[in-house]
Amino acid sequence: MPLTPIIEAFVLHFGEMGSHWGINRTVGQIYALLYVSDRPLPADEIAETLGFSRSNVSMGLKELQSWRLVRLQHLPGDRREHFSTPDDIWQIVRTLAEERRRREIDPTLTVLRDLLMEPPRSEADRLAQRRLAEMHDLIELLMRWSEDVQKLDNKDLVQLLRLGGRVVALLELKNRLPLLGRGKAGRSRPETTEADALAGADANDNNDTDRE
Amino acid sequence: MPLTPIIEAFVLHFGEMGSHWGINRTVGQIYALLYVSDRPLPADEIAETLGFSRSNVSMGLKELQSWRLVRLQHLPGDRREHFSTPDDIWQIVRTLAEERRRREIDPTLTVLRDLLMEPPRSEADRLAQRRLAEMHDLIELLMRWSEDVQKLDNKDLVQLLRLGGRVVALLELKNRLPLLGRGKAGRSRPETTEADALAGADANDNNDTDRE
DNA sequence: CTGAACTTTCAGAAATTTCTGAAATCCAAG
DNA sequence: CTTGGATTTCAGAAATTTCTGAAAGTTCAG
Repeated sequence: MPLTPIIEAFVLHFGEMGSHWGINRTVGQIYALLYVSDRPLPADEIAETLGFSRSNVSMGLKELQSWRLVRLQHLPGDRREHFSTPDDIWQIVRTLAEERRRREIDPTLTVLRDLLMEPPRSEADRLAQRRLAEMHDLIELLMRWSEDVQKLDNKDLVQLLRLGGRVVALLELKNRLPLLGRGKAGRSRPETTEADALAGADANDNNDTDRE
Repeated sequence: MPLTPIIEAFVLHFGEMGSHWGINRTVGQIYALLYVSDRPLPADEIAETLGFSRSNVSMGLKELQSWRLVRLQHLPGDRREHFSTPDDIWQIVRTLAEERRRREIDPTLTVLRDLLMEPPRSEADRLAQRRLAEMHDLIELLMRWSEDVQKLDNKDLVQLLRLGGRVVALLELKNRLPLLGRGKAGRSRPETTEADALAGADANDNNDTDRE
């Protein structure tokens, strides 16, 4: 892997980015290199290209494997292990989202639930628990959504994203057509009622409501 | 701020979480404390409660202010500055998303664009640029979407999230009703055609297509 | 002005994280 | 088995990040 100026710049930036997101520089650079490489690379070639020690690369690859972000494969006539990233970039995003959920979000939800089960010992506790409940519900909602959307195929996903905020128009349309409700029991606006708690009583346009 | 067991557990967990997301433990803990506090807190009280030096808290608050995540206010009869988080948790999410975009995503897009302008000097460059373009387009699509969705009011946002993957049903409905196209020129399926590039030619159900 | 109350800055200490080379381990071909 | 290339492990070194106390800066009531 010759490391042209273009590739080098990308690798360096990606490594830097990684460190802002809780991923160490080395791991970020390794991933970036694999991402733009035209073929699977063996560890020693990565080490040489990026100027890291062989053992450091081994650690990095182990980390990436534990995130299921790289795939290991053997090439015929070469005993070394070669590493590559998926071709489909959406697959990469899906994997990343899944792993972050599994490793960080789920344990957080568990902690929040545990703390919400605890009997409050003071007024401060009672208020704190109300805040924790808000956070719990928000995270759970976002995660359910992302799990769900993640299952869409690429085409639907892209179409949905391209639609952006105009999706509300569809929501309104749906709300105006009771027949299109959630199928089973023909309630006319099934989500809205349940949504109110989290949305807050005063759900005005993009309100900057702060305490004060 | 007495720091009950419940609040302490939350603060500690949040600090830990922070360090997985590129935020330092101290800053995470400070934010967590402010988040569950029933009133704005002055810096020295935060320092005492969490057991940090006053100067460390000062740094942390400065950081949080630069992210626009805390609000400074003066209470009558007290010269000290008091800090608090917004009441509306969705507002917190919006701010966080905005700042991350501004600080990390936008510069990344700029780097990617710059590298895409560069004339390729080899076949490796050409392939790398193809990959960079994919990443650029994906990030841009996600960011446009999030900017857009961020403008929705809380109620619409929650409704949208609750809908989850069932939103495809709406998409299909829309695609079947040409009249509902993007308003101006009545093209029947305006997004789909443009979406194809990023979605990949073979947009099958949740395909695990990897190289190999 | 002055000085008390509060806040920020910053150089170095402390803690944490990352990185390395050497040694141990693994594993397939012979 | 044994051999040798390939990989992993791990203890300590190096680098980075975080944290602190002391000093400087700011603000405002009197």
